[in-house]
Amino acid sequence: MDGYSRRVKSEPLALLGASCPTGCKNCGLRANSAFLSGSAAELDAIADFRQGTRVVEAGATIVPEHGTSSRLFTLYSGWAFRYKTLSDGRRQILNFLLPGDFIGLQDEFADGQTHGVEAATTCTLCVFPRDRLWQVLHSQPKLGYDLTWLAAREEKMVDDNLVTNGRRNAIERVAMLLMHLYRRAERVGMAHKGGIEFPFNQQHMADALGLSLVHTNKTLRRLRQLGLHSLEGGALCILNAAALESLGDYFERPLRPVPLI
Amino acid sequence: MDGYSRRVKSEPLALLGASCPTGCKNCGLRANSAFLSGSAAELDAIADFRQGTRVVEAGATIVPEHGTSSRLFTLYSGWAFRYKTLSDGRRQILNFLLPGDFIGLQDEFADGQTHGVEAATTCTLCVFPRDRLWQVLHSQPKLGYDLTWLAAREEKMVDDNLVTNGRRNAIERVAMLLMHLYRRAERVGMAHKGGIEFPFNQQHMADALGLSLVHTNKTLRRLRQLGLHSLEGGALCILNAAALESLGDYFERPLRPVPLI
DNA sequence: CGGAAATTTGAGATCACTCAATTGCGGTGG
DNA sequence: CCACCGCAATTGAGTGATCTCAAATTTCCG
Repeated sequence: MDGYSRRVKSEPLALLGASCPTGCKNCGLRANSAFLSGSAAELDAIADFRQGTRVVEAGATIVPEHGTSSRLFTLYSGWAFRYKTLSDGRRQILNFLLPGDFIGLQDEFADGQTHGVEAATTCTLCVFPRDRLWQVLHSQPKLGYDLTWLAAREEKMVDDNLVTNGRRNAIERVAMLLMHLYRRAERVGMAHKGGIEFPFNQQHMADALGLSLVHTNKTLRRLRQLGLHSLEGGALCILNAAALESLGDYFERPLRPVPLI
Repeated sequence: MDGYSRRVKSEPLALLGASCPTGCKNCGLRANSAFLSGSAAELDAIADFRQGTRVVEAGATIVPEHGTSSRLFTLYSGWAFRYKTLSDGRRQILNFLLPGDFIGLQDEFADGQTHGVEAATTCTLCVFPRDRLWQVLHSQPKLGYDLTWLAAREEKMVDDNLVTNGRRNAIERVAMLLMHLYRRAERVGMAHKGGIEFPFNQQHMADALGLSLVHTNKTLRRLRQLGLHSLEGGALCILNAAALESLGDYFERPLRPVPLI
């Protein structure tokens, strides 16, 4: 067992999305076909709800693990992740966050216990005041539906990670993680020439997979030597998707566009 | 690695809640202080949404793992659990369900992939037609807020299980599971004389904890011999809560009442 | 050219797994 | 009432995947 957190101050890496435009109607992210377009009324409600934007550096805390944040966020650009830490420092990464992911929802209903969110690259965030959430949902019920959708979608992501941590062996875990991250990034338009920006180090991967750093390293090497992927210079390329999918028992599925708030 | 599913037809055990009354206004479950009372308008909306009740036996499938259900449920009485199975049969229990838990939400937004729900005891369920969900949320935005709350709460439960599977060792896992299930059951009034109905066999526990059946058995024995709990005749008693909490690094927190739909 | 962090490698230790057999218990048929 | 069966719980023994420890190497930056 490993997972002892080692604080990492990784480098800001090239960003794919620039900063968020002033109005939600021109939201660069929403132009992506991975997201639902949303009615004018919804866009107005979201624009009105939005307090502003915020940029945080790689390695910065977006939501502290203990204590509540009075803000909610939508990740506009960059990579982040949610995590939890046991009292002796063992850390588990719960899931990774990509543009379009909503942040801070669970805290709204938290009873103390919670999780932290950390930026893995420089991140741009849309900021919303938590105390207006109910008011907004009340005036625009569709956003409540969308929010539930996003919450359910994130839960399914955690479900998958739980299966990985509970039932897959090391090589299956790594294969599954690589495919999962690649597919998600690709979906929001972050893939270029068959590769994606990959800002995570092996400690991150170990913490997400429930493996030790050393064993993660050795497993990664096996996959690399088999020619299934390449991971260098902060970029991940999938060289043999079929093999990785098969190893991880994790296959691509058609995905519907999801709401964006 | 174990987790190969072994089909279990466990015995129907004594139920705590009887069947659901005809109207939601007299809902026996809502009388419990663990749940918010809800306004008259909400209760009317829920009563109108509800299609009827359904009773399923222990071991029956409530939601099939593959394929969509056209119904949503609230568990009214009994124990159930959500699970996922890998293609070679390894099974992971994602979380356990108790009265008040909403079932089937994720499927609403599923893209194929999904999970199954199985009754562990005889279960009474309130049944809702999935295709009216949006209409109901539209007319009663508060229910959208509540549904998001329930989804976020369930996600936090899965988060905890993920930490357990990823970062705790065997004895910590078992200690944590026993305390978790006891506390949850106690909260909805299922504790009697310091014990709760415990319909799960060791295979269930192993599948929830990411351990093999044999190792789960041996770990359980260690805890029993330490005098921390007793588990016989389908009943779980916590004999040394402080020790179990400390072992599992899992402590009780004050919990707010949660919505009931 | 340092120096810190990340990656890599080797080696031995362990926890958890698999295999296999036994025990205990409730139900069933004779 | 007892032999028998099926299933869950136990136990023992050996194996193996993963962990821990420790050190070398590489990469990245100032």
